[in-house]
Amino acid sequence: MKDRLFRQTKQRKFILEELKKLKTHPTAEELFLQFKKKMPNLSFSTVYRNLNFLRDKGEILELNLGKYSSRYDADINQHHHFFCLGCNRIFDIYFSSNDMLTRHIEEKLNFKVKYQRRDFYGYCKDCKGKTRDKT
Amino acid sequence: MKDRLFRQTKQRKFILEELKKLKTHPTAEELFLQFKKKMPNLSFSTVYRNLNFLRDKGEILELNLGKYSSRYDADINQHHHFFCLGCNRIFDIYFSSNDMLTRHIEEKLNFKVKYQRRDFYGYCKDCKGKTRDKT
DNA sequence: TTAATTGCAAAACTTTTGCAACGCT
DNA sequence: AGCGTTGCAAAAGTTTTGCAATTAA
Repeated sequence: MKDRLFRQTKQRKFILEELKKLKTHPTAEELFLQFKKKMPNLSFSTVYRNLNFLRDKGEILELNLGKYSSRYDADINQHHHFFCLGCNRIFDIYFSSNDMLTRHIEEKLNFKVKYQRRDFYGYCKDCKGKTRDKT
Repeated sequence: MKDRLFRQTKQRKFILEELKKLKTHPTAEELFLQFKKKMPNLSFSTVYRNLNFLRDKGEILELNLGKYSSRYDADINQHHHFFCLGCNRIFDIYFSSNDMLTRHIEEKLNFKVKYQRRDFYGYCKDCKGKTRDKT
């Protein structure tokens, strides 16, 4: 297997820097539209290719929540997400992990857990009162 | 808001019954191909429409793991999933929930958790030895 | 009878890819 | 110079939709 050289292009650098500024977990399209303002001839495929590249290198996270567009997060500290069904915002959930279940999977089932995702869906503080959904 | 009548068609009944027999978390396409053997003029859109219908009614789960095809699960008992990065199989993980984190989100953040997903990715017992990935 | 549902085909939407030109190293 | 990367357009893959015909209630 041959060593591959990776180049630091201005597009790649720009994409990572801008994503790091955002706490909103944007889609590729949202990023593209926003980036285009500062870098007018940036193309959609370059955005996708770099998001995939950065995800593969572990520099960003790709969150595929729904069937449609993935969302991206440049915060790679271990954390979970809360999706508000009311306003569609995504909240970061930081946690201290004392994790029985992971231990169970590794020790009892003899699997190896490489990573995990835990997604919560519900109503945030702001939306809780506004919904008719009282279940 | 008007009451809507839902009909029990033979396609809908068939789709739910067949999915219940499967423990393999198939995609819509896999289901369609398999169903077509027993119901030759079933159409792809009927499969999709009924999977969406059953999901909205809470009778099945739609698991959207990757960017691509959703997978479906007729086991609606609360459980998690383990995705084997080696063989791509999906294992059901049943758990007893004594859940600090959910409680934290509901009590400290004052959010309402409606449902949650926890997905594990790693190597199952069979694949653990075969991979070069020793991290 | 009538409105929900089906089957078919086309459309919609997200993401990837082929290719020539460009630009890091 | 060499080859990774870009921009553009076209393609690929998944899911939804419009519509006339069918069928459950």
